[in-house]
Amino acid sequence: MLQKKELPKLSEGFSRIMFCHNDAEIQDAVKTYSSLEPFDDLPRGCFGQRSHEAKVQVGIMKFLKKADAPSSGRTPKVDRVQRHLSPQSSDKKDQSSERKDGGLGLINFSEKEEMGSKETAACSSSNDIPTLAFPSISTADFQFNLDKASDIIVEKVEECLGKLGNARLVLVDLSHGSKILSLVKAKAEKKNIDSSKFFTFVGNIVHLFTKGGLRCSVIANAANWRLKPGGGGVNAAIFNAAGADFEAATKDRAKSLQPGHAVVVPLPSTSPLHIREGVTHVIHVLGPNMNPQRPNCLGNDYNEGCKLLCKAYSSLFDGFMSILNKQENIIPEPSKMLPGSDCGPDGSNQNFDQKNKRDGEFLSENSKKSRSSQNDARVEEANKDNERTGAKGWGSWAHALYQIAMHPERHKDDTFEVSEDVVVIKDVYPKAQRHLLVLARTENLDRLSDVRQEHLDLLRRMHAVGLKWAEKLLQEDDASLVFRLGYHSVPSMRQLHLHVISQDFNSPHLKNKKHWNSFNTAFFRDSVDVIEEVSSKGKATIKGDEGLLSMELRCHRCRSAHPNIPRLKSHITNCKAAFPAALLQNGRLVHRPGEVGTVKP
DNA sequence: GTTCTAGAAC
DNA sequence: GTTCTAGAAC
Repeated sequence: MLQKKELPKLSEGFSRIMFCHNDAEIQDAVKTYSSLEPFDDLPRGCFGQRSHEAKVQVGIMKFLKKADAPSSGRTPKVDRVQRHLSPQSSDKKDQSSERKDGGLGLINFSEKEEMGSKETAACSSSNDIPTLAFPSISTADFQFNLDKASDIIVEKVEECLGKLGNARLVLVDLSHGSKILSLVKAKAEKKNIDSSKFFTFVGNIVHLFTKGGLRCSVIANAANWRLKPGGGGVNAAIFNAAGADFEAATKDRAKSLQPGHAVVVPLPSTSPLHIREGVTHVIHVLGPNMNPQRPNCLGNDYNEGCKLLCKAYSSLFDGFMSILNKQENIIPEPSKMLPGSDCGPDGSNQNFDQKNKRDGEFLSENSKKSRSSQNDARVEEANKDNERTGAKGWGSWAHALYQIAMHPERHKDDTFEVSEDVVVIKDVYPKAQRHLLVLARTENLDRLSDVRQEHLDLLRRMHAVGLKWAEKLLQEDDASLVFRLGYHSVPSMRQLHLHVISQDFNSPHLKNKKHWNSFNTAFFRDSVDVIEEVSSKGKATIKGDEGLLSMELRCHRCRSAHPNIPRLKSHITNCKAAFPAALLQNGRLVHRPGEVGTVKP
């Protein structure tokens, strides 16, 4: 058996390397590939046939046991092979024996798993053969039963191999005595699975090429559901090795992952894993969790667990095949997915983007089919509504205001005022003591970015109605209130609506940063400014950058910063500072004389 | 738009 | 330990 030795970097001249593990294999290989000769320009131990003409070349790599560091009592067979093949290589042996192992790292090939015929290298490496290296899913931290898992791996691999063409699958485990590898190996052998298409390999999945000589264009990551770095094992190793660009690329593809699902992430060319290891894609895959100490534990429900693990491998292999078919760009561009979608001029549409990110997961065909029919029906209904009204890209929940605006008679209890062009309602989830909405009743006018010069009269009318109600509330309700009238740059609900909101922001419904910032950053467009902009430029300025909604929390009066919503809310109940000058101009604030502009006692 | 909840932050 | 955030799901 070979001993732990460094593995030299492979020459471009090799497209196939054979690792031999015992005398019989070496003899077989030498017999089969009689023209083999040592390569002068490769580290000692590399033998093979030059690839000037032949498409497939074969080499025998042997790595010498360091003369001064025997780690087992067994004779290093490589000496005999080298003698057998060329005396020249014997001479080189001494030089390389002096070489240190550091730098390239160690891999114990004596424990490399291999399967199938000896003629076909269990671990052949080629830059040409697309290879997916994957760890065993769910069997480490998620404590999935190894016997059941190995059955599933072999079953799913067998299913996939038929569709793979010349591509290969490699099950990788770091541990030399890996039980899952030996189980899978045994079961795959029993099923006569072609060992040139599927084999197991002991090594670090982020160093397969540089330390193992195994070129894998795609590697799978046993991800966590948040698709975040950290944790341990394969996930931490891959995120560490792939660098920040990969983290960003992942975030770009999907925000999270459900058990049984996978998502393909092309590895940025800047990623060290791409440059060093030649990995072009990482497929994140999440399996079922049987560990009670981890989220979403299935208890001992192996019915569900096995289903999910099957689904996970199907999704993973489907993802790999989509790469092979050059269909890895499974998340369509919004414009391609929904031609004519009416995104604002800034191109932003949070609902749409979010939906796309959710749908960006790579689902196996089966799991796509198994989506609940109830959910399908809801989505279908929303799609119909979108189609019917020409309003595409809105979530299924985003049509409520549209329904009220178009059919106020069906919502009599909720409406304050109905006229030909507007409807006034109370916001169902008011973010302040008084919070009304003035809805436009115009069709195909869903948001501020739809507004043009032709809507100026409507905008003025909406403003006048909003102002009327603010004044009414000041007069009849609470004279100390201060109102602000305006639009969200990118609304969450369709149908243009003007917010009339008191500036106390004293409401249990104001719960998060997005709520606060949507009314207290440039995301909120004052009605007076919108009218002025549409009048002068033909359209309103949209400040829909995501950044605005996640900005630090600042008091809208004194501009002090606060670490979280509870602290901010506690502050604003007491802050009596004058409003910032910008708000005091152009009638942006509506109030009784003397209520704003000065610091109160 | 809200609700739910894992896990980060404290 | 509790509080709070942020992302998915609806």
